[in-house]
Amino acid sequence: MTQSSPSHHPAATIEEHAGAEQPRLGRKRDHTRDPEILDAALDVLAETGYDGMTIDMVAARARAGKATLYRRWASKGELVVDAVACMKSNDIDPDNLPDTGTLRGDLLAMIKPHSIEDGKRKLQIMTGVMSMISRSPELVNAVNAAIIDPRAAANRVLFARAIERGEIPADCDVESLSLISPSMAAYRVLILRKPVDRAFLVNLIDGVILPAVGLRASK
Amino acid sequence: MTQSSPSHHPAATIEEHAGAEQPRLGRKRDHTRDPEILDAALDVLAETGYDGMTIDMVAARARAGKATLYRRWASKGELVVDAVACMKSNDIDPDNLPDTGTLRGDLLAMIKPHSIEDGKRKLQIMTGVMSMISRSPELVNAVNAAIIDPRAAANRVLFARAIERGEIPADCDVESLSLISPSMAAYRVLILRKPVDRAFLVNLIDGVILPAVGLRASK
DNA sequence: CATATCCGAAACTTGTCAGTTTCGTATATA
DNA sequence: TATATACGAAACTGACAAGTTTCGGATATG
Repeated sequence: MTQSSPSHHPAATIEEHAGAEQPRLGRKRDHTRDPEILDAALDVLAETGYDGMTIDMVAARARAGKATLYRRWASKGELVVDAVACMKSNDIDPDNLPDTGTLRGDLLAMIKPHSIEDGKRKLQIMTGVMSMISRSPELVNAVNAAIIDPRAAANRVLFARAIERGEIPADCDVESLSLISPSMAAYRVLILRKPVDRAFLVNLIDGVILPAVGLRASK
Repeated sequence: MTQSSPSHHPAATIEEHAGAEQPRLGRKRDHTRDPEILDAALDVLAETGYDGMTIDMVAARARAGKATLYRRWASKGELVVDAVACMKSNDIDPDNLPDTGTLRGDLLAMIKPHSIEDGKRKLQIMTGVMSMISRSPELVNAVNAAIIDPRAAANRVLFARAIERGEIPADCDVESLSLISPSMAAYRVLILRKPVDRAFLVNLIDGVILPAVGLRASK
């Protein structure tokens, strides 16, 4: 992959490769279709997985021709990496995290039907991509940046705030703690095949995370 | 899959299906080859994943003919399920768990170079099998029984003992706690692509698990 | 308005792989 | 010893999917 940032349109299309795009002759490529195609790819990915996914499925769902896809991405693999990298997350706004005054309040405030649904879809996509992930470091990065990091980063902020206000000890292992819920949620969906619902998350907070930082669940 | 127990030879071969094996004419099937074939399948699985694995690879590695494999398993899928189900775990002996007198001692005693290596291989196999797991409930069960449960079960025992001797509160969430290290180890390997080494595990025990049950890492 | 590129649709090429069959040989029952 | 099956090796079949090309039509530049 190039070092270009994954903006909301594809990172690595074909002829942009040679730097500046000189004005070409003929009809211009309709880049408004890019997000539709990438969304279609994510849908198919979530439903059938990487290996079950065919370019025809994606093209059909996006109401596009196969040639159109291959004009923009050199291969199925690059399409998938780009789709994951450009995936938008609706569940977390890092500039507007909950601030209820208590760690427990903040953690609970992160649980919304909305974010549960979004998390479910993300984990489905992750499942679909797992077989490919071993062969593509780029995909690892894309998955981490799009799916994992946002949630872990949010947790880090919440723990840091709790330390600031003296609610929890300053020497607690923020890094590990921030990864507990993403880890166990992923594990639960990917391997246990059980739902990540509110009850599960609340239980995790009150049974593991809060006790681990020396807080009792009570109130 | 049948309800027969996954013994050290395949659970569901072809003609055993009709109950008792009537003495047949001709050369007998050499069942001593079964484990070799299944081991070969696990090797290929760990290296290339389910979709990258071909029957020819397995046959070649086992120095067997493809027909021999298909005489014993009806399909690639059944072979893989059986291979996972019959996977032997060298890392944990459930009848001989460590008993050092403290929870921390027991948990640390579970960390052996040996079991780290074994866990690595198991997680590689799990990675390889992830793409298929969404379509095969049997495979989910096999993976859980072979890879997950043994470790979680061992943890459950250690926590139960700690409760018995009054080291930790009786009302702590043993179920969630027992899944922390399997979850976070799987997550670390599968998604973070970082190694699960001794340092990681010790850090998890002292930074999360023990604090969560009200014990400090000290001593 | 000529040319070059885009579009969606569909035909086409090519490689791969699951699963089957065949062959020469080995080993069991009757 | 005749028959039935197992064995490894290898040829074969059939399906499917990645990637390419072609087509008639749309849209841009010069």
